[in-house]
Amino acid sequence: MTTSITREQIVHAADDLFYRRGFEHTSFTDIARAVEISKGNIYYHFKTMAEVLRAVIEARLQSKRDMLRRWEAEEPTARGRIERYIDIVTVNGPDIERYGCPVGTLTTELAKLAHPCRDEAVEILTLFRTWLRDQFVRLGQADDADELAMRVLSASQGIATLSNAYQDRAFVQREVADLRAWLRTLETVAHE
Amino acid sequence: MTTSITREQIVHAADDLFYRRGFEHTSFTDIARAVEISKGNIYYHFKTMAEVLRAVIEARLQSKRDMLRRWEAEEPTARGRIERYIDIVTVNGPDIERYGCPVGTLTTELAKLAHPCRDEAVEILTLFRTWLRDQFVRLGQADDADELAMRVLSASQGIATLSNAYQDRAFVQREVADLRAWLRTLETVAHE
DNA sequence: GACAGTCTAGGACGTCCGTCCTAGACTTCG
DNA sequence: CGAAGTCTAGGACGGACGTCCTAGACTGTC
Repeated sequence: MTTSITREQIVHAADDLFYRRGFEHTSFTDIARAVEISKGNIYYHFKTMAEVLRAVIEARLQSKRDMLRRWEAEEPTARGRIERYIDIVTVNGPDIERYGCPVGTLTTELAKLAHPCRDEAVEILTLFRTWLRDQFVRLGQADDADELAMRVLSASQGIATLSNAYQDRAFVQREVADLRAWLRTLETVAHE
Repeated sequence: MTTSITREQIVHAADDLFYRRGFEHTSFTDIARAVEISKGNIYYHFKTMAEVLRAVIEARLQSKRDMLRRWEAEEPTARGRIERYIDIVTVNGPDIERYGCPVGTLTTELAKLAHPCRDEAVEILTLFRTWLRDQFVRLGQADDADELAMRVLSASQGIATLSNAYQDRAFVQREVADLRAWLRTLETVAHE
């Protein structure tokens, strides 16, 4: 794996533009301008736009894996870790209000385009899904772990979509609080 | 308001294409081919692509208003009406699996594009929001009506997003059942 | 200093886009 | 019949796109 600085800058700029403006609305020229290099330079590192996208997805996967590992180091309890995930919508609130969830919006866009990289984009969602599932197992919910993980994913996606539509912080706060309360309810039941 | 047949066909085809392929991925040529007319013909009815989009949003608003009115005629109870909304994700299951929620995906896409019509697209969501709010008021939940409406909207958007990502019918069924159960809980509380 | 390998700039290419123009066909009605 | 208004086809236009090519600058090694 090459670790050219230019290559990394391209991926970083593309990542940002795909998120803020959407994959389809981002051109080679846009990326070149963001990195302040020539279009031909990008072509040296990536033969096609799909290759750039693949590299961006790979980078996102890696960054999310690192984040989850960090959370596991910082949060001793499974509940604390799940709460970390739930809190994303408030921690990244301003970005989500403007551009939506980076994971959800990309997979939705690629689905409509029937893009070859669609499944790779879904992998990012699956990364969170399996991680959340593990946490629920540790919470003593082995039987329903995947169902509960999907519930959390689903709730987050819904909150992100409406946050993006209405920019209503009170709504996000309320939903996050309710999700946390629901999580505590689960734990109580498990201890019985 | 003109009611030209050609105009209506253009709006209908554009509506379909915007949903299935996305607004940005749909060109004048695509629409012309779908209706089997010339590109210049479209221009006679709509001066710009934004005008087509505006007409599509207007048509969707009208069609949703009609749908809600139909529901009110068919369902005598507020709970039945809300359940009708919740059931959308199963009734339109196949489409949502492939293309996502028509309302959510459009508003998200227009938000990224910072498109002038973004607010008009959000209006469709608001139509459901206020309608749901009214139903919750009738359910005896006047104090929390808007919060509950947002909860239902949020849940639906989340389910639609994950249904689109994983094409998992069992997940959708389960979430719908849980939402219905939650709704009954609300009613019981209200009657106490 | 010569050379090979790596990286970069700049622009050519064919294609498709949104928009706009023009010429003509069709309808309506005096 | 003929004139006015409505609708349609087809293509011109300037620009932006993804892709690709070429020439040269840079770096390290002998």
